[in-house]
Amino acid sequence: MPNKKRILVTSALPYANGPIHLGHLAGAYLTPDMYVRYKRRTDADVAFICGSDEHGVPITIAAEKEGVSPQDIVDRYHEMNKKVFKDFGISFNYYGRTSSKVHHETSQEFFTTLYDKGFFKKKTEKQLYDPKAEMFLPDRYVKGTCPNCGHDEAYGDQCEKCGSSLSPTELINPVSALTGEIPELKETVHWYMPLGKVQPKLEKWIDSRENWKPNVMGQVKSWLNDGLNDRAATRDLTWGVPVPLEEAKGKVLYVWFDAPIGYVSATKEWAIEEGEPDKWKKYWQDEDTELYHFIGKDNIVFHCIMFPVVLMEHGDYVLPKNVPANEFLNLEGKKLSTSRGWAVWLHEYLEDFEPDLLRYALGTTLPESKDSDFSWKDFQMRINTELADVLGNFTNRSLSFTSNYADGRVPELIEPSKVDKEALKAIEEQKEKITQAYESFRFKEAINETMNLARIGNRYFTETEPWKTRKNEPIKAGNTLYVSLQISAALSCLFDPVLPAKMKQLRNQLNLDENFTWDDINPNMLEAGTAVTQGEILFEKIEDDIIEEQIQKLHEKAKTTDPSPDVPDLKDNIEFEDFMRLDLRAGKVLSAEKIEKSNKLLKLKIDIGLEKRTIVSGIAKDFKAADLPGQKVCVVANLAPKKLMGVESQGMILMAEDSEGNLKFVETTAEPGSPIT
RNA sequence: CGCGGGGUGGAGCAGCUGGUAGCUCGUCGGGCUCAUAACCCGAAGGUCGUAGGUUCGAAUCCUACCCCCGCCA
Repeated sequence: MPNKKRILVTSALPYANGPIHLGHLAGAYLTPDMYVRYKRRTDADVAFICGSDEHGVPITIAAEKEGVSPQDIVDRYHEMNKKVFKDFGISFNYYGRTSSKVHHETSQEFFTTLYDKGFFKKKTEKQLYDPKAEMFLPDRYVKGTCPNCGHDEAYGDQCEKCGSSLSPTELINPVSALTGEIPELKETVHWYMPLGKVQPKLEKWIDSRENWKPNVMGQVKSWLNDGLNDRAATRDLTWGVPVPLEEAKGKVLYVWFDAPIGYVSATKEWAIEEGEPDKWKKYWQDEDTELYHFIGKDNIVFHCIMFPVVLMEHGDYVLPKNVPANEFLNLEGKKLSTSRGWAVWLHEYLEDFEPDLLRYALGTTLPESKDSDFSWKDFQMRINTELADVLGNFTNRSLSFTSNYADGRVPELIEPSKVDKEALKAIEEQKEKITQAYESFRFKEAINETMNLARIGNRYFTETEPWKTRKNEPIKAGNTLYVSLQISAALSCLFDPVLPAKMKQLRNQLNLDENFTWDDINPNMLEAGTAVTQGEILFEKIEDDIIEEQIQKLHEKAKTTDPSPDVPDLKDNIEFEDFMRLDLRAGKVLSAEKIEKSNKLLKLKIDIGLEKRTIVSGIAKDFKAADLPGQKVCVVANLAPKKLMGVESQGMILMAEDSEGNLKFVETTAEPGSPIT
């Protein structure tokens, strides 16, 4: 097949430290699956590749917490996620993993090639070192006080409380998360990718891309406008792919460097499995291949900037033709959060419902151009009013009428009326619209246009009134059935990318060939005389109590996995000197006012004896500004000032927070200015 | 000027390379009875957050402002 179009589709590698939830699915897995299911029916040669991303610090941290090896963690989630994707009908050709031998070799080969070309910039720098554990600490392994918000559990790369991104050396009082030791600065060597240097080349390539989604292109352009910085490709860690250099003992490739190469190694493993070990090359190295990366918006920078640079500099590989990134999905109006238990896990969904139902509901709510919301009520409504009432009922009424009044066979089309012809024509018109939508990655539209064909079918069936014509004009009734069954047949194929299991069932009822191609979809797929069976109802309605149960389950889960249960765990010990560095003072509130645009922040004037301070405090939800003057408080007086919502805060007021999240003042009867020790 | 995302009929959304405002659901009225109390038809309902500007013409482009949501000692 020389002229067959070759398409390589990848889905973002899910991180193997937890199960898959709705957000993942909507972001990076359902849409490419619909796309490849559509493409496989065309004359394209498609490979759909994914796998587990098994390196990176969060996995080693999780392993330590549980007292098991990182391999144990990734083994667990790799198997779990692989299974759940399969159960859900995500039709990967191969689901690999980055801890595999092939992947280690492949990513090392990438590094070596770039190294030999003199691409990397070697840099010596000072990094925090844990003398007790005898190792350099990755950013995530350093904890300390956030210089921006004072949160004392901030990580070396980011403060999760205020969201600011940090570097480990910025932390106040850094400690090693491994041993609790105070880390020391020590020299280490790393290899950097000089992104600034290749930026012009990259920009030229970006500018040559066509039909990229505005949200993706906008993001990329803004990165380029800010100017690209060098990015380290190596880390001082033990878990990962070893850097293939003699002088780099004890170092591994940085996870974002090796992870996307996982697409390549998974394709290699697939080729081996298929018995054609060299087959991967035509997907990755033949310029006729169209490469598409499907990802969530958090991954845009890696897939549109970093990885293309790696591929470009390596020289042997094709670059992505498009990166159709999705935005984020919310759940019941709130952001999905693994740590707060606010998520619908796919493996739990599958215990209660069939995959196709969620595929449809999610597919109609995809966050294609902006964040969108999934709710159980909406899920129920879409299943009941669209899948069951419109689609399921249409095929059912066509089939049941056929078996009751036409011997269960497709009647002949005899002297079709204008209405009959128009309905048949609608099949081709809708097919064209649907095809266009898939080709331009507009999946919501594709689904909607497919459902419209069922709506057209219902209208046609009602208009032609076969229950009347069958009595005196049997030919007309036969024509109605003929057309309705053809529409059903077309639907069973056009909806196949979205509802693979259900449409297979429908094709079965219609006696249609499973090996149809997209080209086969036409207004005469069923020959007259073909036997059809009414079969089981395709979509049962979902009752209210079932949905209530799911909503309740979600809220209960969220409660039990609240990260701050009754009493939070004690923090690590600090030295007496650390404590003495704090200057706590008794104070009194002089005045308080709400900060506009903020629903949590109050601006307070506090008398701390020596002077009067302005302090911004996030207590507006618990206290009214008018009640506060006169309130005695404890103040952290030597906290570095920090601007919040444009107001400089010169200290912090001590508060106690109970398990419900209510705030209480830590009170003192001492005079303002009294030191608290 | 803190950062980010938004404001389109009751709800959820599309339209946003400018040319009489659309879809799904809901509501109301009618029809039909083949079908999963399903289906079909019709109606009500929006000055497209506000005010200016560009234009023959703006939901769509520009400016200012307001409001909502998330982050926030």
